Amino acid sequence: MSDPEANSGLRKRATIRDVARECGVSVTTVSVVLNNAPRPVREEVRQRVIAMAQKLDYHPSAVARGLVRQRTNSIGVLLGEVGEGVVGDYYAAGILSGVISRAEKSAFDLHFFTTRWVSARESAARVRAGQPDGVVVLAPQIGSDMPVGLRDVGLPVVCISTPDDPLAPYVDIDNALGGALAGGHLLSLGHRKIAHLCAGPSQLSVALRQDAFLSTLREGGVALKPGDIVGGTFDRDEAYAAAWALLRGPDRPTAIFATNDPLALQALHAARDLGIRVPEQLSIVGFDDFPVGPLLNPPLTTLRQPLMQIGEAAVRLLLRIVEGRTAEQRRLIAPELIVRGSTAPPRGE
Amino acid sequence: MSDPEANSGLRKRATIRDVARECGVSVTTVSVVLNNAPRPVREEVRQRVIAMAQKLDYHPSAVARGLVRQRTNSIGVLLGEVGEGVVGDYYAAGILSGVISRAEKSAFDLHFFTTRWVSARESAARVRAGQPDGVVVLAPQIGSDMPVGLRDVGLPVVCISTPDDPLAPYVDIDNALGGALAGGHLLSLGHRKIAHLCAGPSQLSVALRQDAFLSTLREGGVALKPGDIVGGTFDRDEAYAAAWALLRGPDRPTAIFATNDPLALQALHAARDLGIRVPEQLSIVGFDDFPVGPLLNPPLTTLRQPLMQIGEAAVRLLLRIVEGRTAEQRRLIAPELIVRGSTAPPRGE
DNA sequence: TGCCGTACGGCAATCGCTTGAGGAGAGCTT
DNA sequence: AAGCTCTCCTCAAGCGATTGCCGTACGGCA
Repeated sequence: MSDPEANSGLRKRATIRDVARECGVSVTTVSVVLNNAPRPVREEVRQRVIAMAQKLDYHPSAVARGLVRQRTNSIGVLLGEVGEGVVGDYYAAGILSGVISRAEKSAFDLHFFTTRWVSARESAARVRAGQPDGVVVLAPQIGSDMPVGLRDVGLPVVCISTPDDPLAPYVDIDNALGGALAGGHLLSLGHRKIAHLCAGPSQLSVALRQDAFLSTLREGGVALKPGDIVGGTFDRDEAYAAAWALLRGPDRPTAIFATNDPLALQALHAARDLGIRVPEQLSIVGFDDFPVGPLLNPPLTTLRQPLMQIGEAAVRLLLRIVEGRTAEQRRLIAPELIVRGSTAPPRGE
Repeated sequence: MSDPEANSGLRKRATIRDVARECGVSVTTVSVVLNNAPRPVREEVRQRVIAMAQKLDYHPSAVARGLVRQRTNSIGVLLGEVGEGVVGDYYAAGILSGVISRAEKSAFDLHFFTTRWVSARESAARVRAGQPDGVVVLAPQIGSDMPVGLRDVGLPVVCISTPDDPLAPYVDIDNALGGALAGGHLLSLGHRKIAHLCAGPSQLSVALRQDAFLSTLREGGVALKPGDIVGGTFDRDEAYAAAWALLRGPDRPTAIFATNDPLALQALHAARDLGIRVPEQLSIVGFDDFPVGPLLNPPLTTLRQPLMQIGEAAVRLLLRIVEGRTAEQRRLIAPELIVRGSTAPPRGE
């Protein structure tokens, strides 16, 4: 309260000049000390500077430093999908959580770009103008020019989920393995009439899951007809409707593999509404292992996707690229089959 | 590809100087044109500058501009709770989603601070060094010095959820109303033996819900004993254990109000494991209306909390404060009672 | 013809920091 | 005693924008 400017309500930020003046040294010296630059500084001076910086609550302006260093110590985050509320789903939230956690370890902040992506030329330049040191793109859609666009302006990019750009480094769950595990599980239980409730065609990851699932079944002697593959949407209501129609139709399957847990939930829901007992009359396999899975009735069999870990891996990879250490360019993380109550051998009735 | 520097892999970013040179005008003019500054510029020149800026993909460096303007057009986001994976929960994700959506509308980016909060003095200065124009604090704990600390360094702050700092502007669901609605609902169904499964004492919002709930019951002639209030944790397993013990104990309640949906889910889970039928033998009310609620068996009666809307309101309030327009300092959003299958009149057995 | 106002645009300072280059002593050689 | 090498600092030039201030040129008015 002895501060003459205290009445302004906000203490004015101390600058490096203030520290220098109070210490009777040049700003250079302050900068050198505070950055631990490899230059000789008398120990006594060093201590004085540090003490004064602390006393004045001095922290170098990230903006000014960013300008001269051309490095902001922040990583950009872009949402690949458009539409509102996208981060509100559990998938994005889980990933983001991992991203944050890993970024913290390297003292990087996150720069969340909110402006909608319009085109590679326009938007990429705009992102570059924000000067993040690297960018994480969350679940780019098939055909998206985000990865290429960003790379073209010189920004290190890592995608989370599999992009269709073959050059883009990425981290994702091993979708193929997941699909195969799901297929294998159902086959081993003895199912032969199997259906697939799939999400939209906009994500390559979804397609990979499906392909592996189908080919595993095929190897097991089970071939799906086109009508056995339903959905094709991320929308809840549409998915419900698709599941409902599937289960009401002739030739009802004894098992359904859903692209992700939310869809599996809709299948479960539809089954319940139709009076079809799970798992006695219908087995359901999800993908994600969202926290509600075990609490459902019956608890959901699913493929666990360690979201935190994926987010962390993405940042780790990105930072390695930023620092110029060439690294492996993609990272697939193995899903784990979690068998719970929603799957069982089919019962001939 | 005619660019001589194309081989470097990354086109060098064009600066305002490049645009100026190519146009044969001064940087001042370019700046004036691109910022639509109130200064006369010949129309022909204006067009030439704009065209050239477009041709060169020029976007002014946000960093440089931030330095001179002392305004970054970004809003900071801080997590009030510590611990990993905090953003991974549905609550935070939903809020964040609203924050993003609203920030986009005003062309603000989000600056997500990852560094852990250690103390008002140290951390607030650090945040201020990042130079966000304002800060949103997500769910500060009781006793947290985040709101005060940030305010003390002159940063506009808005809390999401109710802070205990009486001066901090905030946006939250109307917890008291929610608690009252829950109490009223159970009373009106005829319940007299009621329990409360509450979350940790770290959040004021939780306490407010509880207080209103209890006083509503009291006014209805129902007084809870200390043993009827269990939990006191956000932890899943502990909550499950608490619910389990409560339901196994003598004098089992006919209804439970849980602080939030995740806890309600645990109660549901415990009831199921104990063979207690919901809602015949036990009614359960949650708080949040997470998307799984309607899919549970039975679907969960709960109080809807419009997360997106809360996040949006927070940003709107913050921006108004940033712009100096004094505004209302707090905003309570009314929850909505969603009656579903998990509540019913008690059945005397 | 002389003066002034207006339209147009450039100069240069500045934001807060980093960093290459250089300068002043002190101590050691020869 | 001159020359050299260290050690420890300071100078000053940027980084890429914005913006107050000023200089021209031109047209109108008395």
